[in-house]
Amino acid sequence: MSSTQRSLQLFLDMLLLHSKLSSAEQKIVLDLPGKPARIRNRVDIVSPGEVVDHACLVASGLVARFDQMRNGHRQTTALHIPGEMCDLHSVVQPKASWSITALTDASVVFVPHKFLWDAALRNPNLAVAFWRDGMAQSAILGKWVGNLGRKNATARVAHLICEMGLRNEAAGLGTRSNFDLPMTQEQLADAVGVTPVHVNRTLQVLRKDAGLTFKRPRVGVEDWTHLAELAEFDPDFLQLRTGGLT
Amino acid sequence: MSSTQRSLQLFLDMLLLHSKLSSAEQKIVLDLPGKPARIRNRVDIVSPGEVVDHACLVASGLVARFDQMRNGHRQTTALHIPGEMCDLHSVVQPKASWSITALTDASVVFVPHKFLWDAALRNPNLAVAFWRDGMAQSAILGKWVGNLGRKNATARVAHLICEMGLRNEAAGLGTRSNFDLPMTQEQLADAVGVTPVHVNRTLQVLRKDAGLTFKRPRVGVEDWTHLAELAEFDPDFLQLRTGGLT
DNA sequence: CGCTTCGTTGACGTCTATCAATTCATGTGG
DNA sequence: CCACATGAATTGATAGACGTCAACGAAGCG
Repeated sequence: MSSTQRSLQLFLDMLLLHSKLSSAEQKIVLDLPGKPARIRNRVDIVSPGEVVDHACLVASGLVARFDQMRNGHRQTTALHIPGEMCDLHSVVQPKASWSITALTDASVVFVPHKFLWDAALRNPNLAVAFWRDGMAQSAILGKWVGNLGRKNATARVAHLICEMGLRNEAAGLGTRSNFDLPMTQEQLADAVGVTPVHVNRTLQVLRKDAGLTFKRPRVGVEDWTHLAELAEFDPDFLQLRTGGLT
Repeated sequence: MSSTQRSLQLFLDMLLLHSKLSSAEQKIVLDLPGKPARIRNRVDIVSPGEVVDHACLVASGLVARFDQMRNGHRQTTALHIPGEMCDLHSVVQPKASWSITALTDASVVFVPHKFLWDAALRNPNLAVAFWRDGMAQSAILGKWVGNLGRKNATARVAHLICEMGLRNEAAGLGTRSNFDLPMTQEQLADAVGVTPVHVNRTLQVLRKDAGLTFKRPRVGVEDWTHLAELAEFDPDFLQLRTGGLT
């Protein structure tokens, strides 16, 4: 099994978390052609304004979407773990207004829009599955807006850790209280909208209060329930249990 | 022409801003059945956890999506002007994890999922258009994350006004520098993640610096370019000029 | 005319940013 | 194995943005 096939299997598994697909439809996903690539830490995969003709499936490592301000400050708007397409939406919106960057050395698979497009148009149910995937990511984004707008730094960091824990668990990449999150404190800061210094202080609180351990890249949580409590974390938005429609 | 038909026409126009649809496909949208309803100011249209079987098209008024914290604080995650479906995504994700509320007396049209579902499955190109619509809203959400995470209160308010101005203009509901935004300062505060008191002070700055006038419900902007400058506003994310694919 | 909602103002407290060291971990070459 | 370079984590002191509390003014309405 090639690495491309392995990644497509992960991607399919992720789709199946939300959507029901026939075996024919599943096969179409698994047979998508892709071009593997290795991306170095901190290298951009997509830049703002760029028009792409392929989507990017994460095979290993961590990939992030960013909004960048003129003063150089960055705000992460999405984090993508292996098995996720970090810009499936580019199929219907090929001009990016953000950048996508590798936060670690990463391997990815580029899947030409042409084939995704074809798959969607021939199989409405697949188009709907792609749509649903986009909406799942959008729900996460909505939750981030709530966090950034109305929670303090501690709760934001705690929320991010809860979210990434559940997402890793759902993807079969660890458990909610023990998983990889290969981010530096600076990258964490960009994700929760505070300074690196303040993230550091925040992590100290979480270590003391919720038994958090964070030795890059490994996150451990002794008292997950308490962490979720601090974060006011309600997993509903991830829609991980609900069987999809269709 | 009934009010339902008028609203569907607005909705179609909005879809056509991003997607190309055949006249047959356009007819399907225009022929969608819908049930008109009037919603009073501050009344919830959808509550968190609710499973809906219809989408809600805004015909008049302003409608918002909210994330609510346990201490009662609210964070708006989306604003919807007439012609927009405020939860088209509910077709593929019927269980809401947020609430949708009318910010003014509003009239809406409920469109049963059944018909949207049917339209999407029979017309992959429509499914793609719905998907693209979702991604357009998601791009806005991403921008909000950037604003909340990395800009000060003045820039956030300015950005929101620029955004709503362009959206109204694109929808044919005014110009970017003169349009209706029937929100109280408290509702504005919920949208930009600050306190009402601070929004008030922020508006005073914008009145002085950018010639903003805001006599509910009317917004006027004397120096739009300067306002956009203050907001670091780049309209790209709205994708208003690009002809869609397909 | 009193009631209610919204907008405005002032004083004060807290959270987070900023600036600048310092420590720690890791890896490389001698 | 040690000296040194590099990136990350940590700490302290200070400043600024925004929140909180409380009061007051303005406008619409029965």
